[in-house]
Amino acid sequence: MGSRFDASASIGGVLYKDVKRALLAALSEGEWKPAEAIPSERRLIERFGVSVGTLRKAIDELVAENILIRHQGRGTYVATHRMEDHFFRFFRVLRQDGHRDYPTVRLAKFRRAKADKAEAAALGLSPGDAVFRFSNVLSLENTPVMIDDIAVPVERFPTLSEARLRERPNTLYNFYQDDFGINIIRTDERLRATLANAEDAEWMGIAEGSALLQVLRVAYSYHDERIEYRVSKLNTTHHEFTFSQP
Amino acid sequence: MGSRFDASASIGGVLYKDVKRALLAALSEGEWKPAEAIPSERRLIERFGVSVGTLRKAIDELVAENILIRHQGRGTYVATHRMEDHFFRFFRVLRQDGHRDYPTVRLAKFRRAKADKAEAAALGLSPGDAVFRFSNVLSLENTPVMIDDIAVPVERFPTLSEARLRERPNTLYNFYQDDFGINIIRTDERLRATLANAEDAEWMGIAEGSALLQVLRVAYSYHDERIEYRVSKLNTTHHEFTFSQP
DNA sequence: TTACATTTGTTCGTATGTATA
DNA sequence: TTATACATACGAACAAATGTA
Repeated sequence: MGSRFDASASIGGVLYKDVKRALLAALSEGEWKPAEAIPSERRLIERFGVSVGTLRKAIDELVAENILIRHQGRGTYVATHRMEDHFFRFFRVLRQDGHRDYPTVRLAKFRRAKADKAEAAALGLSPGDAVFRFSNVLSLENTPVMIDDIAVPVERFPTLSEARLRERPNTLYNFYQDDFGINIIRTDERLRATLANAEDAEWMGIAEGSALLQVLRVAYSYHDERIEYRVSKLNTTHHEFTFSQP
Repeated sequence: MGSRFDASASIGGVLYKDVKRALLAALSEGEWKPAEAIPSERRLIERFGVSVGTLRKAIDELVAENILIRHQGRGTYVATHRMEDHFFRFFRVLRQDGHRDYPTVRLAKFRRAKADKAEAAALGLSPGDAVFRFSNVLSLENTPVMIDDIAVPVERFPTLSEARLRERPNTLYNFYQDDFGINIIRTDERLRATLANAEDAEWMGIAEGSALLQVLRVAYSYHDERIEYRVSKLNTTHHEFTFSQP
């Protein structure tokens, strides 16, 4: 069975899945950018030659995956990390009494390097490929509680620099969106307990050998493309890492 | 606006939400039990007097919440914890190389007690209400890696005993389902790093003061009813706690 | 304030396809 | 083969939210 519309690689079978693929393709090609509205249902129906229900089912899934956001009476928008709800989707640290707070970030390290084994494996690179490697110290209520060691492929972030990272007005994932057209839509995380080393102890003002929560994260864009590898260490004396399993 | 069908407390407004509420009510009253099929779409349409699309939208949400499972050509079933996919929904421990394995469980403690402050707060009890409190040691490949300290209200598990807990053929949540008609459908978890105490060290064969991952879990049934409070401690030397954030 | 056009949300009903027993 | 059950697709009508003239 051939493609039913435009040049999208439709394998056929289920029409709404084809529509979803086509929408996803348009998104990853940047036809509609984060925070922008996509065309109205009526226009998309004309474009794809399908019924409302079929289009809706395709969009339903993209909404469920947090890729699109619908607003009745306004339109359907490409999701961003700017939106308040989306920030805490990827920042899951709360005070132990349940209080949510936005962290302040200090860039503590930045350099260009060859990917080590762990980074290459996590990002699907060849060992030796270039990465930018940088560290952030995150504070809540003026107390440093978390250190993020982050690696991203130079290939996907060719113009990244320490200055631009320092000047970013927004969240990191928002910066990826606005300045590099890269949309983080999913993360895989693995958690362990570890002990604070000398640097951890200094930066977080704790004793060496304190227990820390370590989070190894791989962040993905469309089509399961791996964008970022991050190792976080969290001081859980007064905070905790939370999530809910529905 | 009054109820549109049977005795369900319909506040009106959105029909498919009413249907969903009615289905949920029937489920929590035990009209259909775990692993059983609910009536076919055609029969439910007659019962509720709605169209296919409306019924389907209600069921769609229950499927998305892992409460029902659809099988084309067979029927729609009440989810259980028996099913292979569902076990690892709540047991998120993997070997560091990614290998999944079912744990073996040893019941290490069991007693009836008055709820302490943490248990009462987590389960919404008055301090002093009766709980069953028991501990499991979980092993992977014959090595103990996790200790679960579990508390449940006596009121919801009146006939629970050490013998029944020890003889249960299946997973714990499956036991709750089969023997007490209680369906765990969601958990909230909070994670911290902590250090092994003497008992942890003895039971897991590690040094006192080793770093452990601590997981505080509240498990819910329908209507956000709190059923179980659990504090787990995991040795992350060779294993890790995983999840993905879509 | 009101009226109107636009956009998404809900509900209906029907026809056909696909998987299962 | 046949009957049953869920899955997909279509299209129409009306409701509700939004922004604007």
